[in-house]
Amino acid sequence: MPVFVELALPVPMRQNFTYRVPETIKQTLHIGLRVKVSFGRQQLIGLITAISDECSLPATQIKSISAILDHEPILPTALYKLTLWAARYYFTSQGQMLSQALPVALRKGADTQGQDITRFELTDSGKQLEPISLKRAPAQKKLLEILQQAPSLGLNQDEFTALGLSKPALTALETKGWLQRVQVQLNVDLSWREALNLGEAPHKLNKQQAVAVAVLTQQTGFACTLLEGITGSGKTEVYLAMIETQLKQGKQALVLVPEIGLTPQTISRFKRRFKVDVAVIHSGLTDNQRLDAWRMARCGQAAIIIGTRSALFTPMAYPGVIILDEEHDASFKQQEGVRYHARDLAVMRGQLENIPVILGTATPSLESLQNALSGRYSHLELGERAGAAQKVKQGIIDIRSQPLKSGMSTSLINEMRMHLDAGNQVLLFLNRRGFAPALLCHECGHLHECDRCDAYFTLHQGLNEICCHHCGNQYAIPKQCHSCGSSMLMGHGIGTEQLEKALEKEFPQHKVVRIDRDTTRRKGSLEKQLAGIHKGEYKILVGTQMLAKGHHFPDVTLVGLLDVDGALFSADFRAPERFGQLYTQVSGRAGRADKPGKVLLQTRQSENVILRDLLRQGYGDFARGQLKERQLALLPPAWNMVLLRADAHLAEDADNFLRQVAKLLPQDNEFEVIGPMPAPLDRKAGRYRRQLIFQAKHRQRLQQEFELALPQIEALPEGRRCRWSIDRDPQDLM
DNA sequence: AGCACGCCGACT
DNA sequence: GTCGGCGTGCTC
Repeated sequence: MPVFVELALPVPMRQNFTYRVPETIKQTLHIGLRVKVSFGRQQLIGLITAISDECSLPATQIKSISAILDHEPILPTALYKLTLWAARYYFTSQGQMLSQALPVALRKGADTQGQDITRFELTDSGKQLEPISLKRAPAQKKLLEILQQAPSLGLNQDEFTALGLSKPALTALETKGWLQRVQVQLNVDLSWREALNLGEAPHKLNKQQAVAVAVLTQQTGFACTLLEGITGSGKTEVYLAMIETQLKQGKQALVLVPEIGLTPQTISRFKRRFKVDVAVIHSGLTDNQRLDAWRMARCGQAAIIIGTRSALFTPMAYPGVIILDEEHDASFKQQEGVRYHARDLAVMRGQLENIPVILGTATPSLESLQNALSGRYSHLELGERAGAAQKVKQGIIDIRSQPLKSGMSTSLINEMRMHLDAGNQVLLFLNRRGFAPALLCHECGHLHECDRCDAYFTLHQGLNEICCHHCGNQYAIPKQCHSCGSSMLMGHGIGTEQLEKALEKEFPQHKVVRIDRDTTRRKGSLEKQLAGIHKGEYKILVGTQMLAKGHHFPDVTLVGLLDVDGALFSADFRAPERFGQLYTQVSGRAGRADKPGKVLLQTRQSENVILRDLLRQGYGDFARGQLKERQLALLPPAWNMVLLRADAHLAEDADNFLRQVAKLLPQDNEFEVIGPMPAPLDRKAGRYRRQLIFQAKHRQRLQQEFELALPQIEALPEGRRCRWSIDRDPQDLM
């Protein structure tokens, strides 16, 4: 009887593919094994998702698989189920979801077990050999000496390279029969599960931390907890205590952090505390390093796994807990391909693995806050700031009709001088990099615009360039106005580069450091700058978002936000929430134990209700207020949102497609369709961007309607004239 | 996503 | 005269 398999393949089509299993392949089939197939003109690796004796397609259209790559399913059941669930939830194929979830090396056919490793050992004659006899070959002599010191262990490839030994010397010793290569089985070390070695002693927990730990460690099975704690309240100590109880039970911990939060300091804190293998997974790894980390986690040797968004899909042999730090951070949402949210999937994974999930933050997302308030998550709060620092002072500077010096008001400059004179550091936050956000002609008023986007060029004086921050388009700074030919061109508006220059002039006695994408592009430069700040080398810190996240600056006593209006009045419905989080995080940078901090905001809208609420009530109450507003506006998290984006060279093509899509879905008082409408950046990289928004009261309904409509949407001929994608639970309407 | 086929512009 | 640009279509 012929046997057929359904395969999930890494192609962007919302379907699986049927293949035949030839008689020549005798191996037992399981769901979750990888197989090699020819697909069109290419060779692909897919995952078996179903096995059956019959098939609905005509036999002639079916190809045979060429090989089976595994003996056992490559993912644990819970994780396999998670990818299935996620594929449905994000309206994509299992194949697409799996290409997000599996390390690239596995998709290219690498072995899941890990190869045996090669060790270099001395032969018996090599052990007897006197090193002095090799004095005319110093490289060989050195290698021989090293190997004779540790005769039983030999050296592996990594140690060999690390010691800087010579390869020719190795071959020479080998050909002379003094050295041999030995294949050693890579054995899994699970000793931490029997006897856990602790490192550095834990800090003494305060009362709230102790309560939190007590609650968390008593949980059995799945439970999700929102751990809300202001900057410096010691969330990490709670994580570490929770991890410790898990490790002691022989269970692993998965820790997810935002992209920017995965610093050497974070990792070393975990490594100092527990003497266990820690697998670190981040975007800088090569495919093979990533696969190694994946294997160590899957076999259980890595007791702790720390990583960014994609590390969510790391398998664990002994799952114990999932911790997601800074859960509000937008980097947990993938912004291309399958647009999954690692926070939401982490909660789902916790359910499937039946283990606790902890979401930690000082500024909860409205999604998590709602779940905590409704009782779906338990809610723990850490209120005391470690060391009981005084609360920061806040101030608003209304800059309407005020003279500004490179974006700074006189009162801000005066305040800065006071703090600098007292020997403290000052942090200025401006979310616009470059010298100026536009290039203006002084003669005719022309603003130079990118030819591929609806956006102005940013002036980068240091690079002697104008560039478009939306598509990467860049040119040398023009000598003459493109419109009238005048040579009177100047920057318009203020960017961090200009601010830095102005500060060097204003405060020549103090060193300024600028931290943004431009100054941190080179590897290691951010670490260098941060070290300079901590040593007190720099007194004035200028930067964008990057400066607001995760880093602690104990000697900063004044934080200035130069242009709040831009962040606050974006078209996006999450803008107030984002601003609230940013403001609270930035304020958290000001002041420590013995030094009171101060935060100053410059705005042209000092009467703005959102701003007033935030400053008066603090983030917690502000967020609760925002939640009510979202309910009234039928926006997430009260209602469920799906965004359909389309772009095309002709705006009309995108519009037509979306209009047809809108017709395929219902419209009533529990299911709203808005659009098609232009995306906030109408034209980007030469393409017109349109979007269609769906808001549904019930998640189940949204799921059903879309599952019903999707095949029809895919069949629309208008869809071929544009690129389109679905974004469930969009983070922004860009 | 790849990969091939196919049809028009600027180069040796 | 080609090389190569990317639009279009197909993949069990």
